[in-house]
Amino acid sequence: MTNMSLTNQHDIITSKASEEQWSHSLEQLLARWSGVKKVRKQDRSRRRQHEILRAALRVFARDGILRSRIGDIATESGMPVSSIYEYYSGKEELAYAVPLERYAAFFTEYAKGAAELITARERLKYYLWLSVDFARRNPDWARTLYLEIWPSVLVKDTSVQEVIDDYGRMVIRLIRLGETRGEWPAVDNVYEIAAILNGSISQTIINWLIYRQPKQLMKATDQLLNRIFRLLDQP
Amino acid sequence: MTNMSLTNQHDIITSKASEEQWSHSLEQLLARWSGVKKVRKQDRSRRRQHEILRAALRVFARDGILRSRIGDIATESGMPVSSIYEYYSGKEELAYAVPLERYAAFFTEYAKGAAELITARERLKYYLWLSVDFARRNPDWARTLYLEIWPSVLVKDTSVQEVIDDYGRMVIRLIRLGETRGEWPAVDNVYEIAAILNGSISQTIINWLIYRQPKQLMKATDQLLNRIFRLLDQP
Amino acid sequence: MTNMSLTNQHDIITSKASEEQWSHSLEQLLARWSGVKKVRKQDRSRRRQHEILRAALRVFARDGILRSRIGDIATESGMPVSSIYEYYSGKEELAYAVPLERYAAFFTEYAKGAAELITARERLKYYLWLSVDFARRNPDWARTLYLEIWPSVLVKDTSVQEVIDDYGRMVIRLIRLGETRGEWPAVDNVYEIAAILNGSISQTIINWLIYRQPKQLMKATDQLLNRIFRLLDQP
Amino acid sequence: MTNMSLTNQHDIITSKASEEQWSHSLEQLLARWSGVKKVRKQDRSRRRQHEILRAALRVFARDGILRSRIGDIATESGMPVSSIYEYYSGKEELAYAVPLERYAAFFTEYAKGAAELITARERLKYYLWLSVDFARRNPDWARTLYLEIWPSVLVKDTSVQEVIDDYGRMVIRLIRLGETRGEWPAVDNVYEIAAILNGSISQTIINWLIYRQPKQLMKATDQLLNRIFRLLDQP
DNA sequence: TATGAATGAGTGTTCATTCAT
DNA sequence: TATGAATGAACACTCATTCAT
Repeated sequence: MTNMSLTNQHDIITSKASEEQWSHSLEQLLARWSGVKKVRKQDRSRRRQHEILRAALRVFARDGILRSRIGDIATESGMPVSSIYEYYSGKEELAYAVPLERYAAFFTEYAKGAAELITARERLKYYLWLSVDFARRNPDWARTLYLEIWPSVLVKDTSVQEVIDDYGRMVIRLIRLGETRGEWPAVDNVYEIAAILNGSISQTIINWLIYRQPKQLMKATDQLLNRIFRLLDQP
Repeated sequence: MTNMSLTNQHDIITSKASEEQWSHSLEQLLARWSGVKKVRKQDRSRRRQHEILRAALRVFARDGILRSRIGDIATESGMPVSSIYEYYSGKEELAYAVPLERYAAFFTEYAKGAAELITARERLKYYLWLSVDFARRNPDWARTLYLEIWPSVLVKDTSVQEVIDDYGRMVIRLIRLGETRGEWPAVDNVYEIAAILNGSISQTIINWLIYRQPKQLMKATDQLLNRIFRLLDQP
Repeated sequence: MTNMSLTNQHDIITSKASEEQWSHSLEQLLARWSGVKKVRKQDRSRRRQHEILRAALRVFARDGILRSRIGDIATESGMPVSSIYEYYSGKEELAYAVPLERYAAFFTEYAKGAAELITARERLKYYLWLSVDFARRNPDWARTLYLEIWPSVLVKDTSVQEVIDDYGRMVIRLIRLGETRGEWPAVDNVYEIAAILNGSISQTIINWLIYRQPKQLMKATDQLLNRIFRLLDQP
Repeated sequence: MTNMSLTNQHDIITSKASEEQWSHSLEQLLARWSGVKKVRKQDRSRRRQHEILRAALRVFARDGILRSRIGDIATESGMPVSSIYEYYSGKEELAYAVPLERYAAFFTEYAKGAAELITARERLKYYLWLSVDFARRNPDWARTLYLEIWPSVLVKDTSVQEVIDDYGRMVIRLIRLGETRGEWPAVDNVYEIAAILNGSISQTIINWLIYRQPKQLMKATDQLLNRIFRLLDQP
């Protein structure tokens, strides 16, 4: 990165501090959202719980959360309705458990992939790129998240809202990190930039989910990221 | 517009042609979506129908479409449930009628405001700007549209999907118009640019709807538009 | 009729008496059921009323009386629902008016055709034969009558029940007339014979309505009548 | 049977064959219509299902199928409405289940009673006699069957239509059996005879259901059968 | 723990009939 | 008389959740 060379001593120290801050916040994220699943003692139980989650995801993606019936999830998971209640207190908890579990997986995957990345630019790019790639690899989850949960009033004041907010805050944090590290000039309105980044990425995912366009999703994502990152370099 | 001076004679002719094409497509849009309401003979009926739509919008925004009950819409509009069925064949038709009616209003307003605009840049900017402003002035409608209908699988293969597609196509058309008129360089991937424009605008609206941020929505919109329009000027 | 020659003077006198009695009862029948239609003053009104009846008959035959909606009858007759109520007080009256009107037509036709018949055998045969032929020529009415009204508990204690009873009594009366006139031996159980005659005829009509069998309905009816009339000649 | 003595060796062989054929078809009938009820695992469930059927039958007979409300059947059976839906998918299935169950009972009873009967005459007589006796002993069912279901267009293309057709075919088959066995002369038109037999029996049942005439139903039935069976002996 | 069965509360929709112009 | 519009009273059906074995 050319503008990296411009960072002075002070910046590097600051950078170290904010580097640690970032690592810390990522760890917090993982800690916070990994333990959401109640751990079942018996092995069979764990498998069944997982099966319910998978089934719920499929049904949610197909019918939408509100239209989905517990009965359908039961059928899909091949167990009786009342068994669902052994694991989840009701439809609502199930509706929350699904995105949380996947978000945890996303953060875990990101933490692993970002471990060897150094610059904020790389990390941010990877964050947004992984968002698309993760959606591509988990289309059921993406449908439910992007077309139902994420924009919905349904999740107001729930842990789902929190995890989504946490997701968003990471973008803000990475923009700030880049600023601090001098990777790009001071950003006058970080929320505006974040809106552009998130909005473009979401729009791309949604277009793909609805119209299966662009065909080469990840290639298009690379190009998109290149284009919108230019905005960061402009004052 | 300074770069207008660069257009040569040939471009002007082409421009005229595509200008007409654009006018034509806007008129088509209006024609298509203005007449969706069944025209009632009696005067009181028209008022009642309008009242139902207003009530439905309020209830949808408050509870979400699927949670909403016809009974609540009836109460909200101060008439018996069965009267709702006099005007709409059911909840589904009502759920479609609401966005269609507002979209028609949006297109009408845009046509009026865009009448005196000349450049594609102005027209496109105004289109996106009006999208935000319209959402701001019709927050109930915007809630329902942006947080429920627009991203939802629910409306697949309905006239609502069509009107949304029509809305999106206009952005594409205006980008192309600017190209033709030589207002900006050839765009290699018009869908990518459209995704950025639409995504940023949607994201801004959604943020405002959920968090009421930014406080100065329209001012922020101006800035946002300025920033993302830079992308058009870059090859 | 050969066995006519066996009738002695006394029988002839009796015969004359019962002949008159029969004529009288047929006239009564006509008088009773012809005037059921309220006579409308204006010409257009009469036409509309007739149109409603026709429409109702079609709809009843298609959907069954209970399933039929006033709205469908209105549509079928090409006039608004509320206009139906100008002529009939409701669905029930309409459901009664339809069979009554057609029964009146049946009796009128029978009276005309039976006028030149002399023997009870001929009259009875013609009565039953006309029942089938009338059903064949008015299949909508027959459907409604034989497959809905006639066997139904719906019409208990209504004028429809009365006209059906009147129809049945005529068979009894004609059997008795034949006895009195010495056309066949004394019938020990007239209701049993009536049940056989009516039952066979009804069954034939119902089979034809449901399965369109036999193809040559009236030819089969002639044969059927020949066969069951043999039972009358046996003591 | 005296005319049995007339049958020669060839006839006896044929007779044996058609005898077996008849037994076979009766068994098929039983097999086909006995297993229509879903078998419930728990014991209490079976009792409840039976209770629902009883209640439905009573309500149908009282109000007619279309007028009957699920709520009334629930009340009559002493359980909540939703429990009805545990056993039957809706009013329609219930309306079908009722006649099917009773028809199965009829066939079972007939098979038992006919086991020791040898001649076709006896078997046919018993078939028709049992039809009346069964109606007499199950008047609620008979009301629903003879006055609603049997003649109705409602059941077109359903399993109910099939069971009714099966019922009718047995009469045809027995007439043919008697022919084959030489118990009566060749019947030129078996459908005509069947129409007379079935029609007379139905008419008798209907008269009894509506007017409670004749008072001595089974005695009258014996006489009726004697009379109409004469027709079989005539060429 | 597992599950077949039970159920109450809810809700969309229909339709005959009446009303007002 | 004609009719567009209004409406109350039903009613079938659903489904999340609980219970009993």
